[in-house]
Amino acid sequence: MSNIDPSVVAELPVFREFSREQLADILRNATSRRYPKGTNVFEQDGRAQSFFVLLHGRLRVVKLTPDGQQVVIRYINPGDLFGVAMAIGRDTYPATSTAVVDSIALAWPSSIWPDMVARYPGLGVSTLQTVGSRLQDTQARVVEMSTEEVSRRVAHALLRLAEQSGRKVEGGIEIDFPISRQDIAEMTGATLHTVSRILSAWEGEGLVEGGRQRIILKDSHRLFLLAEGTAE
Amino acid sequence: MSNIDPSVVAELPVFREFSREQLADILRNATSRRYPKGTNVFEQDGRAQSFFVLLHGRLRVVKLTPDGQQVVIRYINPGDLFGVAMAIGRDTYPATSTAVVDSIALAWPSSIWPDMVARYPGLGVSTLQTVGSRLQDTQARVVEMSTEEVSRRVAHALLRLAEQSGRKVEGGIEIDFPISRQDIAEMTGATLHTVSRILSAWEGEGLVEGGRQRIILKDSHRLFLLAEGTAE
DNA sequence: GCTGGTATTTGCGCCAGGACAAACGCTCGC
DNA sequence: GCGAGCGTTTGTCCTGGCGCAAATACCAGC
Repeated sequence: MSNIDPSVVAELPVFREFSREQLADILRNATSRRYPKGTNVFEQDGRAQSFFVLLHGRLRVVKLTPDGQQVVIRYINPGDLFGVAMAIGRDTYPATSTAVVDSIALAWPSSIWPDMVARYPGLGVSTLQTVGSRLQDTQARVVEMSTEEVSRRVAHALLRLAEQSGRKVEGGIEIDFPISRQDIAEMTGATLHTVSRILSAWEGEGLVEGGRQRIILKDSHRLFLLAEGTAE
Repeated sequence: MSNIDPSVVAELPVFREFSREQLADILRNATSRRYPKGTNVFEQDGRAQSFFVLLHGRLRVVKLTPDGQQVVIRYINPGDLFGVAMAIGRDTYPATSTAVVDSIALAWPSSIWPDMVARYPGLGVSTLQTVGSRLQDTQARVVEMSTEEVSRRVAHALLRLAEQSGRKVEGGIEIDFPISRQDIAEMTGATLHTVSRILSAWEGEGLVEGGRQRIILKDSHRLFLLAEGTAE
């Protein structure tokens, strides 16, 4: 079906446990696909024809409400397994995922999922853990939204982004993909305007540094205190 | 270890797929436990020694924030598999679960989980689907909290409760376990006071009927319209 | 180097819903 | 049957953050 270099993927946590031969077998059914910035990997309510592992790039997963509002569900990082709708008993994708930078993903046809887990039970185990930790994260987010005011939620969001996708630069940590104030608003359940105000204030205090679709955390420690509600 | 009548559990979705013998094998390691109203089945951050299936009763799962606020994560209904912390790679429970009425659950030691899924792969599959649908629900809740005002969230919460645990009574559907205004507040990310005001208003319009820890939906259709934002 | 489009900032008014407070009324235990 | 405690209702005040609006800054493509 395609020839994918096993050495590229052997290091990924999802595949770590498999032998050279098993890996080759698994990759036999995979295709490698390029997703230029701005294109969708899959769409909400679309037939769940494939599941994926992200090799390069970054995807934003968004849910659209009936009245057109958007909520960012999460960002997908290299190495992440995603689009496992079939595995959790759905036949459509529950959200839309879009490449925020040029990205490359491996895709398998959903139909082979049952065979694959049957043959490689470890895959089922690690998928369960993946989905489980996503559940934890989402529940944590519910708790946050129920109990914290917007500024603390924004601080939490930034710290999480920095942890997953932070790149060290002089004087701070930069989120290493383009992310707008609007995106952060949609992650935290706030409005663009409120987020902008908060970030402006923080920039004035030297906590962060902003730019067009760019954010640098200059003082993550103080941000952490803000997030925990210890400071201010 | 214990003798549990297989016929009681054979009908549960979790076990539906298993044969008489397999079921007996699975139940060999289970113990049946009673949890009087108000007692905890497990506690947040406690060692995840067991996983469970609820046979009778109702449990409320709550997360406690560092500063003492509570958020209701979900209610557990008879037949539900729960406490699968170990399966999703945790060794402590992420929340506290409390019996809201006298309840009975089957418990298995977490340590046998790996063996059990190895022996009965269907268990892994159905657990993955359970966790997956819980993830869906939680994500839907995030979307709600991000985009809907309190009254719509309360309407959604009531409809969901009615669907899972509604009992038909004359003139409506009653939530068939004790649930306070405070509980609903903790499910929707609102305050007790706001919820009480909303329910009072609805009672005035004949939408619901309240009582001490009791709620009857008298006009679910109109509630549904409210929840969807169509009415008002 | 312009220019159009997009992202961001900022001001202002307003209101949903939280905080605080007090009174009320079931229910359950004695 | 009575009392106490908990759950609920309702009032008043206040504010965080949203809605609307406009100005500004930045980037990319021509």
